[in-house]
Amino acid sequence: MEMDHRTVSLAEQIFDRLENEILSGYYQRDELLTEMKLVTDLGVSRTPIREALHRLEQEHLIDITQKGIVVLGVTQKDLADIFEIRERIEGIASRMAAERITDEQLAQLRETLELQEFYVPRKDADHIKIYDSQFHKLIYRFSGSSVYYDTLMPLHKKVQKYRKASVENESRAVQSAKEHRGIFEAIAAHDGAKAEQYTVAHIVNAANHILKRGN
Amino acid sequence: MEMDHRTVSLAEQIFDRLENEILSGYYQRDELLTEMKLVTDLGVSRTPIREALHRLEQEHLIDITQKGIVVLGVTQKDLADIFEIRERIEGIASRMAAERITDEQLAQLRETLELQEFYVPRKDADHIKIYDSQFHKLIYRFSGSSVYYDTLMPLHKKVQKYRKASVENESRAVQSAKEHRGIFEAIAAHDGAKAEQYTVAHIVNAANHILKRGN
DNA sequence: AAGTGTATTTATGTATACAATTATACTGAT
DNA sequence: ATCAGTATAATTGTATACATAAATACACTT
Repeated sequence: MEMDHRTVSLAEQIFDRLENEILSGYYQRDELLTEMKLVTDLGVSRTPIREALHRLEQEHLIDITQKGIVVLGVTQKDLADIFEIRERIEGIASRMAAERITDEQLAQLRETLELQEFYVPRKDADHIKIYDSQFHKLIYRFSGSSVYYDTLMPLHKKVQKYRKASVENESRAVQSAKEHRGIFEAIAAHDGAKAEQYTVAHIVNAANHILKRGN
Repeated sequence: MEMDHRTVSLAEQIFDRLENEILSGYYQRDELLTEMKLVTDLGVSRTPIREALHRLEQEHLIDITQKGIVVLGVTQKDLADIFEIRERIEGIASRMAAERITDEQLAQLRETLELQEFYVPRKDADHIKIYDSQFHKLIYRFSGSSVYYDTLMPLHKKVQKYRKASVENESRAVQSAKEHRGIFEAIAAHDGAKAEQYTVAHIVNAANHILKRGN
């Protein structure tokens, strides 16, 4: 499912790339870009770049002004708000997923979890982050609700920059994988209440770990 | 604040117009559009139209395919999910607003409420809807959190099509204005707990009224 | 030296021409 | 009649030229 063999448009590639560069902190807050700078850097015309920029603007990751493109990114305060919201609704998405997930989707979720568990003892932070992130994304999708997906995905993505320290902390990485395992088993057993409960606890733990650090 | 004397770009005007036409139900679900049809209908070039369409696609209101542009809109199931989420987080936004709102912002909120109260006995559904909607939007903004604003605004906007019947029902319109008044007084008194409580109750009532109708 | 008005530069906004992909219609064979 | 293959048409994707508006630099006045 969603194998995406189709060719992805330049605009989408650029959007993904710029979004990642902003969320990862490569572009600093208040940094000023211009379309022409991106044209020369990326080697494509303004059209797909503009499309990507407008999508980023809609996510409030940049602000397009007459002076140029101002990088906004995600602040520490944003982060607190994000976790407050996720604590309240991400559990519901897990419950919905537990109640309606198919065997095929379950297999996909299991594989993602096992990949995360594979990389944790190997301390491969990059891969851990990828599969940790994908685990949440799959649950959003398997909730079957595009409203929940559209609401949670942007919130989840925006934590990215701050998740780095989290996955590089070994004890937290181990604990996080265990929590994912618990959520997965609850979903696999189609136990909605338990899936919800474990998910909320997981978000609370992640929030405690990430927010504690200050900035 | 946000008087917007500046000229608005064509792309933004078209986005607002198309978004409204989809959310109001003017364009039916599964209806097929093309860029060229919009070019001839709206009398502008493809560029601003494409920008608007890409923003609509990001909000999942349309799907852009090779066959053309498929209108998605908002389903009854979406609506149930939307109210479930709003019940859980919109109260927090009200509490935040109560705790930090300025006198100037308060005056703005009061004026919006009084306009709603002005039009309710006159049974002017269009105006009631505008100020009802603006009341919620202002609270999102005055929460001071762009995360809450960005999360709640799209959810709120998507109820639009279904709110029509609501504001045209006189008893519900009267009741809704009363509930807004209660929320406003709590915010004006900087009573966060009460603002949160009243807001949650208001969302629950709105959900009961709108979801009850089926579709 | 400070401020104002103006010219210039630089940025995004828009229109249009061209490319590439995909859906569709049509023709022919079985 | 049905299906496969192919040609055609219609669609979105991309590049570029032009328009417009704002920020900046600079000269001039006081």
